[in-house]
Amino acid sequence: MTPPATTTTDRGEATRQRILEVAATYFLERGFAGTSLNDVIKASGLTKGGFYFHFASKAELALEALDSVRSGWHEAILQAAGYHPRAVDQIVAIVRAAASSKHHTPSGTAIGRLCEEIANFPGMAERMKPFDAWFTLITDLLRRAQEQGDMDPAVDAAEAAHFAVLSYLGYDQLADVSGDPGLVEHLAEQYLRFTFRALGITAPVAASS
Amino acid sequence: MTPPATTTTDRGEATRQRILEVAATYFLERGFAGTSLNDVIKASGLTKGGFYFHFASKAELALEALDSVRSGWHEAILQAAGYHPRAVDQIVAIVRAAASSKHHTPSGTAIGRLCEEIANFPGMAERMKPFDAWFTLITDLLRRAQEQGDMDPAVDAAEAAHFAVLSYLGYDQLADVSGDPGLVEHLAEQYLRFTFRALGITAPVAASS
DNA sequence: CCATTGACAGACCGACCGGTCGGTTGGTAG
DNA sequence: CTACCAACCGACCGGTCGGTCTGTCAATGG
Repeated sequence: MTPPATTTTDRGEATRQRILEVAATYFLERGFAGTSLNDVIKASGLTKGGFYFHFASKAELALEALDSVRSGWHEAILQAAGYHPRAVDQIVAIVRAAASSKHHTPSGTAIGRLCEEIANFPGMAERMKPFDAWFTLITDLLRRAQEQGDMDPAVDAAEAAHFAVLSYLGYDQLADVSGDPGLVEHLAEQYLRFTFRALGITAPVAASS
Repeated sequence: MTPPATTTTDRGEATRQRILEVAATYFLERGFAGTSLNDVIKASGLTKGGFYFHFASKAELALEALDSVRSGWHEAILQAAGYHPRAVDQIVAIVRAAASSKHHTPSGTAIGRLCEEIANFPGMAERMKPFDAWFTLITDLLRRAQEQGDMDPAVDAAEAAHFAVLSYLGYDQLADVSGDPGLVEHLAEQYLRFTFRALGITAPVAASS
């Protein structure tokens, strides 16, 4: 990956990452248009010149911040999913991880909103593709659940994955608005119960830790 | 309703309504921060002074535009729901109406986004209350479905209503992004099948017109 | 020891922002 | 005819926007 000659530790890379972090926070909670570049710059502890050394424009900053956030979120959730032998348990783990990480992790809804706002920026089309990976992941999980006898085999796994992901989005949205941490977990369990019933998942939902 | 003395036709009222219409369109598709007042004013066919005769500020315009949109949407959907004797049929009608009206009516998702963006404006708290009416409406419908023997009486109607509304939000969001009109109706039917199964609704879904 | 360069500082730019204000209408009432 | 007022015009305001440009400065390599 590293081309033959790179010097030692890039100091600027840390700054760049710091900008990206701040930008992600701002963009996610105030939107693209609602975020002032000056605010991001100030909060990053530098000035205009310093910023524009690292990024070409506000738009490019948003694009990079977005898929930095997305990949980070994806990774965090996947890791939290663990490696349970039964696919059903993995799904439960994913939902619970997403719910309990809502306070210190960007919400899926906020990411979606930002995506829509900057959807027609040049170069945004390719950056949307990774989201499909999310659907195929769930589809595979559901198929495995069917093979393991935990889910009604008559249900189309792809459609079921659609339903699972989309209906979660709604719950995520409400959880965002409410802000009540206790409610979030309650909503997650409620979501699991109904969704499992919808998908024809017969295995009992293990009690949460 | 009309206080004792109002003159004849208020010409200004038409202008005011025109502004509100334009503003609703702009705010819903570009957000509050992403919408320039000047653009709204130009598209309304007047100038700064003319606008500020009708509205005190950009914020107030947004508030009024928002609940004009919300009440209109609510009314349109309710009317489309019709008066089927069975509550289940009404729910189906509501979902299908919401789906088929997506092209000429503001989307629920867009309304939600705008709400969140201007959530902390003064006076916004009261304007959020009407949204609860939505949940109670569905709850009542589900309870009636239970009484009519179309739905599993063991399911909590209020929680079921939550799930029905929230999971719909996710579908609405995807339908917004896709833009494909054919897909929207397909998604609506898919949503109905899964949701009915989740809620324990046993009555068969009548084929769409 | 000096030239180069990566990493920033900060003054500056024109465009545009939301909002104000002193006019100018066109219709209506007396 | 005139006084009035709702309805609207458009120049103008201070401030902020995203973006540019020149300059500084420590680290590095020869």
